[in-house]
Amino acid sequence: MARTAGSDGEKTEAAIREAAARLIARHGFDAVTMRQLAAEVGVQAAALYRYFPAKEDLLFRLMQDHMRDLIAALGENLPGMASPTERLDAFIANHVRFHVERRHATHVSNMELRSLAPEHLSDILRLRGTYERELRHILREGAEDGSFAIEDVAFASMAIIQMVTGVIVWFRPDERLTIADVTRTYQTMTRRLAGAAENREALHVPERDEIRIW
Amino acid sequence: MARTAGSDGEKTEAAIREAAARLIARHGFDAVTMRQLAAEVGVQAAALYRYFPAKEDLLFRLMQDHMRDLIAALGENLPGMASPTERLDAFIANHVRFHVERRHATHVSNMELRSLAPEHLSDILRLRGTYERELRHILREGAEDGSFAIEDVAFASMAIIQMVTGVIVWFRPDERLTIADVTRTYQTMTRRLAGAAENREALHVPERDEIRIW
DNA sequence: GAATGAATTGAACGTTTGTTTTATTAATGA
DNA sequence: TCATTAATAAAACAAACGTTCAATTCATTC
Repeated sequence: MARTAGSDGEKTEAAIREAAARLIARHGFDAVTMRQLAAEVGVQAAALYRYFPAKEDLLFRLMQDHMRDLIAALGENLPGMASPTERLDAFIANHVRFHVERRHATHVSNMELRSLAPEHLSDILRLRGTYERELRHILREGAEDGSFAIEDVAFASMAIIQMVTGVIVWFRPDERLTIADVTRTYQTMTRRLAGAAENREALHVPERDEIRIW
Repeated sequence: MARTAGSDGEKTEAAIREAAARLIARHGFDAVTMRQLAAEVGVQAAALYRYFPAKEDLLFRLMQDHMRDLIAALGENLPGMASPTERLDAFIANHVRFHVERRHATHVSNMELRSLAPEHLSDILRLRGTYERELRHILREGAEDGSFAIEDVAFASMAIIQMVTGVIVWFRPDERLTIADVTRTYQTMTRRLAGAAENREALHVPERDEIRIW
């Protein structure tokens, strides 16, 4: 047999990308076979090679697009002329929203670096560096103008990114907890962690009734 | 051929475990082959089956031992009669030290859950739950007695664990930064994040010269 | 409505995989 | 010293892997 009715290259490629992100996030890159991926899309394994020259290349392009989109989203959402504290809040908000909305791709980008070919790996690491540099820039400015109390900017940057990226591990939006809720809490935690000035003067201490325990 | 000179079951098993943790941490469980692992140990692949009935079982036993040791270490290092803040510090110190000292096994336990058989997975998740419950217990007590300012104990617990576990991603002990340095900084961050009482009164704001930027 | 190109199939390729079996040697204990 | 057992090697297994290729059909254009 051959070409099936209604087939369309663009749709197929998009379906491959979506299914690949989902399957790789769940099972890991090595554990996902080309036949399994093809079955999920509804084609034969050979059809995948019309869109991606090799399995590893598919992974690379998933990650590359994801990192580029993440950086682009930050560029749109990070106000240039705001205070370090406001910019930190904006960074966290962008990070949380992007990671929750694109959970599968984020998982892949975070977990499958080791499956990349060396030249592809350096490409992704460069993009990641660009992103993290933005956070360090905010923290450094805040440390210098007294907005934050940070001894080691690179260390704090690592800690913050690790903490907030963790949102994809446990959070699923539902009626009990929205993205806005989660964002607000991470912003509070991040400000505290950075020793933000406002927290030094008046830190909100909740009443007993406000303490929520799952 | 057959048994080689100087061969010893206990040594071989220990060598398998060590090599497996290292290789799986680096390449991922699926990517590591039994032949590769055997070559690393210096035996034939068939010899591995004298110690572990299957590849997946090897992974499970690595994780199980690791989680049990982690919980045991916490039990030894967590003072029962101290304040929530002191207990939180002790939790962080134990977590950092254990994770840095056993980086490979930690990586495996954090990354390879999906490669476990369902019945093994639930076993590991149960152990992980036991460990995390200790942190939630500390946070809840601190929130109730006013030591901490935490609205959502489970959320804060997640954030803290994600943040501190991240130490294995970037940190290698060297002359510039010791385990003690890293532990101290994570303790400070965690206290701030939890809104610990001492930080509310007098938060150390470093002078310009103290600000270190890599 | 025939010609052309895009999209896909089905079968096959050579490797590699986890695992099993059988045979053989080193260490151990009486 | 001799039997026993622990530890390993070597070879083989079927299954599954990523990938290639020729054949075939749908969609489009003239």
